[in-house]
Amino acid sequence: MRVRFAPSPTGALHIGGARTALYNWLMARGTPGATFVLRIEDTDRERSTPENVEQILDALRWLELDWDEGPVSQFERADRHAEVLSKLLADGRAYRTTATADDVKAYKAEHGSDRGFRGQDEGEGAIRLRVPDEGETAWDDLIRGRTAFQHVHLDDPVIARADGSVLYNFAVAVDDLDAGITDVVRGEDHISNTPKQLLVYEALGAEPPRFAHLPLLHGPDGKKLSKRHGAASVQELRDAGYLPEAIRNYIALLGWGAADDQTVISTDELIAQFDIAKVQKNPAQFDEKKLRWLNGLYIRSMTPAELTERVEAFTGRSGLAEGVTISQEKFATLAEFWPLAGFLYDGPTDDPAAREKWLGADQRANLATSRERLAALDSFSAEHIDATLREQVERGDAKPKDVFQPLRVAIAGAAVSPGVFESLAVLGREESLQRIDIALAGSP
RNA sequence: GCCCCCAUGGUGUAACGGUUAGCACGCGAGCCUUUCACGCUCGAGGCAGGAGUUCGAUUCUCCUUGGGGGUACCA
Repeated sequence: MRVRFAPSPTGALHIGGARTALYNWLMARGTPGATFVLRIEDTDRERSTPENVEQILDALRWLELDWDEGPVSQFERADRHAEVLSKLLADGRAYRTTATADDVKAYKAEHGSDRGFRGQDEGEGAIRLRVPDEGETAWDDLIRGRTAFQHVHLDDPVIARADGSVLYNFAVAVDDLDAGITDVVRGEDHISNTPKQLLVYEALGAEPPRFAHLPLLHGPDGKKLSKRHGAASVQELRDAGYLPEAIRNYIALLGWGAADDQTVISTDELIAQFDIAKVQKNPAQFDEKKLRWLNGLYIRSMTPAELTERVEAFTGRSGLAEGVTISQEKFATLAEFWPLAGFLYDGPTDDPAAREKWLGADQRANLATSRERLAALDSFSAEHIDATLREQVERGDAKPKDVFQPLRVAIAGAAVSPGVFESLAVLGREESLQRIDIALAGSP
């Protein structure tokens, strides 16, 4: 088996594209001896810049979807395309015509919509493939079953421009054929391209690959997923602090479900269980909330050491182990760590509302008492801090939060943070007391 | 306009034609609790509509409605 992922390099790897890549990859990795081929499919030189191509590769690498061959660019194959073109011309399977899109429209207006455009060989102009008048072109789609297009509804497709440069529908077919691709898995926006490509195979007397057309991904409004739905590319997801393994897990489930309806599935299990034939036919909506939940689950299941490594790579900071350890179950994406625990390293954040609510004149008494108790502690461990502050609560008949919240705001600057005892212990006695003193000295 | 496709709660999905239609996210309530989370318990919410086939349709067929894709000398 040889499967390929052939994105058009428009700059970013769309989530739908990422899912297509993942499904291809899962098929290849789940089949012994299979090869996963990467090819850049774009006949437009403007768009196919090295930067754009590199962005796609970068996103795939980040998702940890490795490939066995490629990437091959279509432009490297111009000679081969020209060769196939002249063969088709010589065989009478294609012809040159100056007919334009307007001519096609006029032709249909004249002959009715149930008659596809058929041109005459004029010896110049663009090259069109001859479509038979009768019959149909059909294939057995791995996902949607038998799919057929009547030839009478098909116009003779242009396969090369007048200048000789090839068009997508011709190029993919030739490239897939030469690469020995056995399975083509792509979005259903390619369905109507399939008969054209099949006709190229047919004209060449070649055996076509199997096709599987995935339903498209929609945004929360039911429309095609795009920029205005927030994160729509894997680059954006990465920047938002999602983990590649969580993304793989989540997007695998967008249109496909494991036999036992499992929600949390490791990549190894995915490889073992994934079955392209079980993919849903209807479009799925991308739901970032569920991704976030799943991401949090993956974050919580990591060892503190692993998670620290991820957080440090994401934030570009080091020495975060203690902060990560005490806040592991409180953040769901890597990006959420710093707003939550950054105060441990860069000083208290500034939340005026929190200060106003918890550091008023009447709360300072509790804070002052806490300061004395903390200063008197032999060991500044979370355990000892816990013990002495709870003792303060009991003795002073204060509510727990009247003791803990002012302290939290004093050291963190915000009303939300990891546990106070743990946070104090991470900060250490000196830093903690200093922050408390500043809070006590602040204006009411 | 024409061609093609799709249809289980808000979302993703499960269910040999026979189930009180299951699971997960989200949502609501409660428990836990120093904040926020996590965790646990409970709850609300669905087979788009109509015919037909059948002893029996979420499941098969047709129609309607709704949604999507394509319709380039783009990919």
